[in-house]
Amino acid sequence: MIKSITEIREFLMNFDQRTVTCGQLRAADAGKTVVLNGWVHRDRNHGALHFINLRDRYGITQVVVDDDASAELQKTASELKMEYCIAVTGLVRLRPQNMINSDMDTGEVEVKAEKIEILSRCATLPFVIDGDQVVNEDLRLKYRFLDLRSSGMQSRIRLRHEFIKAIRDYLCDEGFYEIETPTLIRSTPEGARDFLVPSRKYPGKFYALPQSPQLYKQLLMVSGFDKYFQIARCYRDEDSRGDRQLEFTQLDLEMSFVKRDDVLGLMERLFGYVFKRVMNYELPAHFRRIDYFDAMNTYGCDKPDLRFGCEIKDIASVVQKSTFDAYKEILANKGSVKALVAPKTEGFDFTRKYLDEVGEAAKVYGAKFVPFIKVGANNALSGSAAKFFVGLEAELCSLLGAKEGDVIFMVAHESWKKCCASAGAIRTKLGKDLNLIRPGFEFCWIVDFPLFEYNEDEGHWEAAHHMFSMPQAKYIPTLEENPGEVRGDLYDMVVNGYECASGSIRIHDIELQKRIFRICNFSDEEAEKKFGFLLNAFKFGPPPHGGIAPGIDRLVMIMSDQNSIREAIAFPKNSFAVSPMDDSPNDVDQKQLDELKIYFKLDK
RNA sequence: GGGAUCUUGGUGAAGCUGGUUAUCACGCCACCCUGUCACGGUGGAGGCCACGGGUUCGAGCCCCGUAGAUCUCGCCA
Repeated sequence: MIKSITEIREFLMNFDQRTVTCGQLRAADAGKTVVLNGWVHRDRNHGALHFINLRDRYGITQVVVDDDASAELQKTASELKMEYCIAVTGLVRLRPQNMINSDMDTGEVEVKAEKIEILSRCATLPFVIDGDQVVNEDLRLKYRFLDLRSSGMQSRIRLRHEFIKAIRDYLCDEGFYEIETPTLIRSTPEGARDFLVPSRKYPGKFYALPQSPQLYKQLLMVSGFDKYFQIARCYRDEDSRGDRQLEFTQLDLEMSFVKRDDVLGLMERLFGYVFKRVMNYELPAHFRRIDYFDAMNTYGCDKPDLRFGCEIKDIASVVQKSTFDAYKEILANKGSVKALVAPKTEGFDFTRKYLDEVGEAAKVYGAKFVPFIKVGANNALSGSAAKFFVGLEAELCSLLGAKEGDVIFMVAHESWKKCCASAGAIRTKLGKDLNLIRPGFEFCWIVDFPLFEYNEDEGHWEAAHHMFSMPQAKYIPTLEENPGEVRGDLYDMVVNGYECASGSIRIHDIELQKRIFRICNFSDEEAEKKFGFLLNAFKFGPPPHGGIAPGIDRLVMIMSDQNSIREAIAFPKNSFAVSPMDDSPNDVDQKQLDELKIYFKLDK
């Protein structure tokens, strides 16, 4: 019985420390006496014979309590329950030949327990670690510390670590400096909503958390650190999504004296190196480059999944000749008409219900009605829109490359972009449902994005990417005449249907930068007030520069074949920006608010 | 801000056209078990069927509202 404080301290501190991990014992270790520390993963008690799967970060080792064990050892073993944290001292021995478990790395051996020490006990679990049930995500997040014990989370967190380590190694070898930038910064009117941090010393004033280190990395270029990177946390107060969190991590990167292809080339080398090292996956030396408009026209989005075909075609020419008046009217209104083909697929019936489902998927993006046409023998057409194409069957099928058993889907919209997006939604759905998607990673670059977008609500032009991106040279003399036509020196890196990096060559000319601000409805005075520090820096010999920022969380998600970014983050928020574990965001003490001179006026 | 789907012991699911005592698996508790590895066996505890209204002789099931969850459109340079 423990009596004194000293004894309690000794009991807590003097546990048997591990001499090996639970993942390392092999047949060659037989005969050694070892100490293991870990958690009870599974517990199989046969009465006089007792097996314990002991788990740590490195693996699982089978511990056996034999029938010749002391009464004390038997008693301790019988007390064990799942997730107890224990120390086991014992002898490594070969398992009998027919008892080898080839599914376990340590399956050739087991540890015959001589002593088991319970380091701590575990309450009844809210869910079984590595159980076969899919657990409600909010519950997983509430008990994230337990969820992280699962093999899936452990391997993703390890992948993330190795990914970041490989990035650092590669970039450092290429001569990059890793430089930190502040997280309490000035709020600037960039794309997303800022998170604000009130200043205690200056009541009524606020810092903002950076949406990205954009301006700081440009200032570092002015300072002459011509190759910079940072594993940077970014904050954007926008609604969460499966592939989006309000705080996320970017590889932020910037280089001086470069042109677009230098940045793309560096990224191709970096990702080639990283994917080989952490995934043992070979990427091509160069990624395909696709013009933004080609991507929209062919794939219906600016982040195409190239792992399958199902390309979208413009069918305006055939529709013009048809009797499809509703679509002809849309064309007359400067709209677009596009179509794509769902290929005949073994074991998949294009039921009426499914065809309607496809239509619904497109309607989310604005398509009003989505006719389909089934292709029979000799280009015989049937289905809701077949009657409009009498006499044009062969032309339609050959334009689309449709064969017997295929189904043609059509979409139309006055807005070219919405027409593309609707067709893209169909393409994505077909890819998934018809199992058209090849395994692997298919990277590409989407380049030459428009520099400006018109904001209908606000009634002025704004930067499609951000205001520091360089217009392509040929547009520079006439930027103001038709901003909608201007293309930027912009590029996105895309893999498997996800945008995984975004970047541009930046403006380093103060006059050009001011022109961009003006087009985006910032007067010189306002620009000076909000971006004065950048403009000021540009007076002092700024170098030409450009960069890019890959999203770390999203890439880890893709690399580990998940479809939620939360699977790649140790402690994420849920889709409603709440952390069920620590219950943030939360109320704070009135005293804290008083210090900050903050008073609320809540709705209702 | 809009739309879709969902909410049943600790966990995951079933629950028919509205009809007794809400079913199953995992987990939990007790006991048994000498080669398991998702061990097995016997027994047991554990439910205001998310919450609030309504329809009905009768609601887990139908209707309305509220809350929460996931996905999604907008938004996210």
